[in-house]
Amino acid sequence: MTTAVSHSSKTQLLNAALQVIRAKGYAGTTIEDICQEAGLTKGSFFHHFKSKDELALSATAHWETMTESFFASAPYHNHPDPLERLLGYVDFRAAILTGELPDYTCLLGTLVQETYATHPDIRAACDRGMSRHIARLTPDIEAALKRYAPKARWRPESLGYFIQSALQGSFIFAKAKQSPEVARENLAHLRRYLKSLFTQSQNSNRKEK
Amino acid sequence: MTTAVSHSSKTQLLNAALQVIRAKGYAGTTIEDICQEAGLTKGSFFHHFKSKDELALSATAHWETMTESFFASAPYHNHPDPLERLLGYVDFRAAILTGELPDYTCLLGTLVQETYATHPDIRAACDRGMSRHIARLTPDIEAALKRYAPKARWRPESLGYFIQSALQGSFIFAKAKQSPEVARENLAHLRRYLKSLFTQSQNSNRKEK
DNA sequence: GACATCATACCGTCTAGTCGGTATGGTATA
DNA sequence: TATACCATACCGACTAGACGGTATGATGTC
Repeated sequence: MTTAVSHSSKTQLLNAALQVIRAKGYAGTTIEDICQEAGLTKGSFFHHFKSKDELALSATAHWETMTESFFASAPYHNHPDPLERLLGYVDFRAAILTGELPDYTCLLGTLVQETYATHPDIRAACDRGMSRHIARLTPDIEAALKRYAPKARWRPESLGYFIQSALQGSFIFAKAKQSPEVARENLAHLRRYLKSLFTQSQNSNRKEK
Repeated sequence: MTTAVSHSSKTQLLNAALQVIRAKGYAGTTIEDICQEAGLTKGSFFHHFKSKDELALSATAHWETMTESFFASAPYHNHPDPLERLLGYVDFRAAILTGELPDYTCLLGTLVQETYATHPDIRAACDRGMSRHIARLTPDIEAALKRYAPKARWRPESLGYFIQSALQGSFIFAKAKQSPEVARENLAHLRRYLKSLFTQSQNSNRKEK
């Protein structure tokens, strides 16, 4: 109980950080913004975190555990076919484009954009987190590759990065247009690309630079 | 002369802003950062700009004129075939991934990411700028569509947004990994997608394996 | 001399981080 | 059981410095 309460305070600060940073960016977020969102005060904040930067690192770790379990429990893993799992992932990403912008955009993409040159450790944490998420996709890509396009000449990880890049870019346009509509259309393109990649048995990659 | 000098001071501030903001983000950039980069002082800055926010707006306009003329003079426009022009654009984007990160990343994508919720006018300016850039691509997409895939069921603009999203996402990963390598591989995927889109004469959109 | 351009000094506010303090509850000792 | 002691969690006033913005004045140009 007491530990539960205390624990929930730290967790509340972390959850508040995820929301506020995704809305205002890292530098644009004040510690009091986060405290207010969490319903706590600075005294509590600095009891749990040594500094704002340490909070950012904790927030990336928190983000990773949250998203990891979120995607782990998603339904697309159940498809027996690896390509269907991949397409299921894309469809799942489209399906969760609901609510307000800070609800479906990516903390790590937002964070790394403004800290990459000034906060090496935060940059590295974002890199790790995003790459780890991609690594979860790679086995399915490899399996689909083996089964449907064994002659393809691109590395499986590169497709994972491409998918993530399309997503990250989609978030930027969602912010610019304040709507997930472009993101949805992008995912339709992405889906089309994946299908074309794995339906090219004879129409292989042979020619072209 | 005098106009030239004055103009060059203001321009230097704007160019400095493009560099520094792309490196540190908007909120992370101080006016003195920009002044130092430009070799000027705050007196000069506030002579030319009423506020930091006004600078941001001027910077987006400056960015637009710079990039517009930069891409207008790129060689890919000379191809007689619209698909070749599109692929030429993608190749051109790959070719300019040189130098330091702030040299090839996009100001508008960086800006909108951290201002969309707090600075409506900057958000709108970024939206306009990015959409305008895409609009320059649309005629070629439309022409390629008409010629090579008349039965396609996606809107031409949506492909422009997809291309830009892949680019914006690529910049995020370039920052995370401090290298344009992922961006290059992404552009290879993008190129492959474009070719598949416009080589589907018999293999139309409905085809399934 | 009028105006534009820029520098320097300065001001007020905002914010990360500090610090002294309170509340709560667990544990040991008697 | 009662009391002393201590650890953890939290509060909120405060500080030092950074930063956006202003005021004033110097310099040059027409």
